[in-house]
Amino acid sequence: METRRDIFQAIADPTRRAIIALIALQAMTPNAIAEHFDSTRQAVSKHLRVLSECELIAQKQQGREIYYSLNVNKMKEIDGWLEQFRAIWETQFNQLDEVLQTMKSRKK
Amino acid sequence: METRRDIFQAIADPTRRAIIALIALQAMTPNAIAEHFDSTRQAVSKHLRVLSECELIAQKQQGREIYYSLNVNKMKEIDGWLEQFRAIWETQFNQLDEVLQTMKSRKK
DNA sequence: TAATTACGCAACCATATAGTTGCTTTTTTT
DNA sequence: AAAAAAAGCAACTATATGGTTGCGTAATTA
Repeated sequence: METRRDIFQAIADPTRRAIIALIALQAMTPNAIAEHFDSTRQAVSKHLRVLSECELIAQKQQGREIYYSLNVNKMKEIDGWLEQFRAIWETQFNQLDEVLQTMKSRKK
Repeated sequence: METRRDIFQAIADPTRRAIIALIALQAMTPNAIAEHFDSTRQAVSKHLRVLSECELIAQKQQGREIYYSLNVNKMKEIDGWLEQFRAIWETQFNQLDEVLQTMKSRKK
């Protein structure tokens, strides 16, 4: 079990997905973000750190405030991973049956 | 911290993503899948259970063997979540700067 | 029918994770 | 200059997670 810190692990948490959706619309400070959730500012800050570490979000200091914004480009990596399955779901038919038929005929 | 069991949590694990990619090509038994990894069959079985619980995979008994196959339709849900960001990354410009400018002018 | 194979299930363990509270630093306001 | 606000950092806690080994059961094969 190695310590993972990638986009997939980052979007696994529902709070983090909510944060992503929130700042996608407009850059926000940790306090402003925390107001949308039940948990403390510190908890939100931890999520922001996870998102930062995998570069899903960027930050910009503005006086004593820090604005966090979504790095939409990084989101494309998830899209890239999905790409390999897109071909499959576009030509979906009962794949399992197909495979099992093939296997049966091979045994003969 | 509630116990989650959704597609996003399911694809967070790299081994599970590998399993998904593997059975996307053709339905496989737990033993056959486990051969592709370093961990034990039981560990793989646990991953298969997680994937089953969120309906990302389907199983079909064939004698004493169980063939697991990808439920490509469920994969579309990830695509659906990404949908909301697609509009943003298609019209990407420096959003953060934009927002900060707006906020500055509002203060005046 | 006895041995083997495929697989799920349960118990257990170490580590990761999400959350908390408390403290410090820096910037802004009074 | 003092008080307040914004946010990071550290320590700590409970629970989730990924892994293991061992065992039971059902289907094959010898």
